Formats: sequence, C-alpha cells, structure tokens
Amino acid sequence: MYVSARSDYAIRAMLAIAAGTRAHPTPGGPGDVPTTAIGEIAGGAGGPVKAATLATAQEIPLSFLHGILHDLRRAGLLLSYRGVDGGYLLARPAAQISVGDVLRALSGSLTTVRGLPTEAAAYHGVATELGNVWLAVHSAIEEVVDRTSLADLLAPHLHAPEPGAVH
Amino acid sequence: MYVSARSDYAIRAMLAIAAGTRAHPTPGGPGDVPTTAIGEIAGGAGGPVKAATLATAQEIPLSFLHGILHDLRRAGLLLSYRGVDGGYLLARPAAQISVGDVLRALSGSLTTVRGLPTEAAAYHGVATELGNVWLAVHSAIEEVVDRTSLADLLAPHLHAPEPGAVH
DNA sequence: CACTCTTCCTATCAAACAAGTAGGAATACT
DNA sequence: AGTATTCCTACTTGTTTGATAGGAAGAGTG
Repeated sequence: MYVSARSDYAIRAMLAIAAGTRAHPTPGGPGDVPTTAIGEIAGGAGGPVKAATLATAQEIPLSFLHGILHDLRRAGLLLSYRGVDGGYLLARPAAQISVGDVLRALSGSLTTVRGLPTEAAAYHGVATELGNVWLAVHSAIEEVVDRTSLADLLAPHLHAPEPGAVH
Repeated sequence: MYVSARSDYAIRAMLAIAAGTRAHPTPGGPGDVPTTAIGEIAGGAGGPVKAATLATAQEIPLSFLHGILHDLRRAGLLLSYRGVDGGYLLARPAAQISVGDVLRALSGSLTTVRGLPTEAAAYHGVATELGNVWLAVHSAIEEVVDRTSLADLLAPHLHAPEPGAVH
C-alpha cells in the first residue's frame, strides 16, 4: 500500500490553507490584512493563501504544487483568485472537508489496484476471493479517512478522535 | 492509496502455488490434460509448481513474475527446486502465511508515504497531526491483511471470516 | 562420465507512469 | 501601463512495469 507524494502534499496544502483562513477569526477585529469582497464571498474570515506561501511553509516543490492545486480546484474543494491579493481559499468550512475528500479529488478513487479501482478488478481461478480482500482494505481505509476532517487535524487536542482511529 | 501490480501478482502467485501443491493432476489421464485450470479440485499430494504455469494460470507476465518469485524466495516464503520436475513450493502451510506476510516480503514495509514507511514520515507546522492519520490507516490495513491467510482465500466457504473483514 | 533436457536465475532493454522543473501565457488589481 | 498572481503546456528525471535473451543448476539416460 502506497500513498503518493501528490496525496500527501495535497492534504498538507489544504491544512495550510485552512489554517491561513482561520488565522483571522474575528471579521471586525484587528485586521491589517486587506479584506476584499473576495474573502466575504468565500464565507471565510481570512484572505486567500498564495501557492508560494504554501510551498515554503510545508516544503513542497512549487511547480509540483501548481498541478495539485489545479486538481483540488477542479474537484470543487478550492477557490482560486488571481491578481495581487489572489491565492487559494477553501470552498467549504474545514470541518466539512474530510481527508478522504481530498484523496478522492486527486486520483478519482480512494484505493486502486494496478491502476484500477478496487471494485473494478476482476479475478478468476484460485484468486477469486482476493478481490474481497481489497474491498475490505478499501472499507477499512475509508472508515479512517472519512471520519477525520481537516478541522480535526488542526485542533486535535480539543476533541479526541474516536477510539481506534488515532491512538 | 495504491496497491502495486507487484503486490497483486505476488498474492495471486502464492495462491496458485498453494492450490497447486494441494491438487496435482492424476498421472493416468493421457490426452485429457486441461491447459488453463490449475488446482481446481482438492485431492492428493502435489509437487512444485513451475513459474510458467503460474504465469499462464493467473495471466502474469512471466519475466516480471521471475523477479517477484525471487523476492518471495529471499523472504523465506517460497522454496525453489530446479530440474525436470522443479518449481516453487510454499515454505510453510498456507494457513500460516497471511496476506500481510506476502505484502511485507516485497516492499519491506506494509504502507509507505512518499516512499518512506508511515512511521518514518516527519511533519511540522499545521500538518503535525497528519502523521497520526497515516498510522491509523496503517493499523486498519494491518488488521485486515494479517488476519487473512492464504488458506482462508482458497476455502472461504468452509469457515466465514471475522465480521467486517471480508464480506 | 558425457550428454541432454527442463527449469530456475540474471542481465539488458523498451515503454508507461509519477515526480519534479521550467517557461510562458492569461487574469486581476493598482 | 505595470505588476503580481494563477494557470497552462512542454520538458527532464527516476521508478515501475513488461519483454527478450542467455546462461547456470539439477535430474535422468546411454
């Protein structure tokens, strides 16, 4: 089982964006950051986060990050804005985006076997039951990544995750 | 999450070897030798299974299978014999070899993130808790593949697996 | 022992994909 | 107009996957 660099980078980038937008929680508070109409449209309190900021903060190759952010935007998880104060913003609140959502946004399917989704693999002969093993693995992974949201990872001490997930 | 072709082929090859050692065709059947089916009927004691037989039975590229069998032999899961009646044999009974054993024999670690084992990945900043997610995924996968043996997959109807494993 | 046959083993090479790089568009704000 | 940013496209590198060829080791036979 192999988690690609793309997937790892994608989640770290989403976490950094979520933390950046959360860094200014009070809409009318001490905000020297230029609050534009863009930020209000997105429903968040902070401003957009630039790709270069994400790259340096999480040590992700900038050029490689571009392609990842493109996929996340096309999947509807991110909003992008160009211009001098542009950047990326979460399309939904961090509590409503799970780790599984991010993983599925990249490769389409959460788990793949030889490039195909686990439910599409066809086995015959003595390996007939092997497909069920991959399906069981798929369900086990899904159980973990779908109940963990980006907000959970940013504030893990406030509410402990369910028993068995992260010990 | 991605299962490589190497891992998939390895388990299918191990299953074919396990089935072949259990069901060797009776030597008294001239002209009636099926070329496709292998180990379909349980019965007498079998002998080593040839690499070419595995390749055709499970549609695995023969040359690629060579490298996989080499790794399995070096990991101590297979015994190899040369000569006219040579082939491969399980080093232990099929009930004592789990799917996880086969997976670990190939890549060393069961789950990897960006090529590194999940426990070796270091995160900082807002992604600090991400490492625990990968560890939880690792445990969930381990739970499934370590309790499923090759014998379970060959005779799944005789004894149902634990609830939640393979359904 | 010499010979031969079958099979495992190894080394080399080509195609496909992921990872990372580079340069130029198009867009939005000042 | 000018600048800063996202966005798009092509390129290089390394790994995985797959194909081909040629030995090296065991088992039987004359």
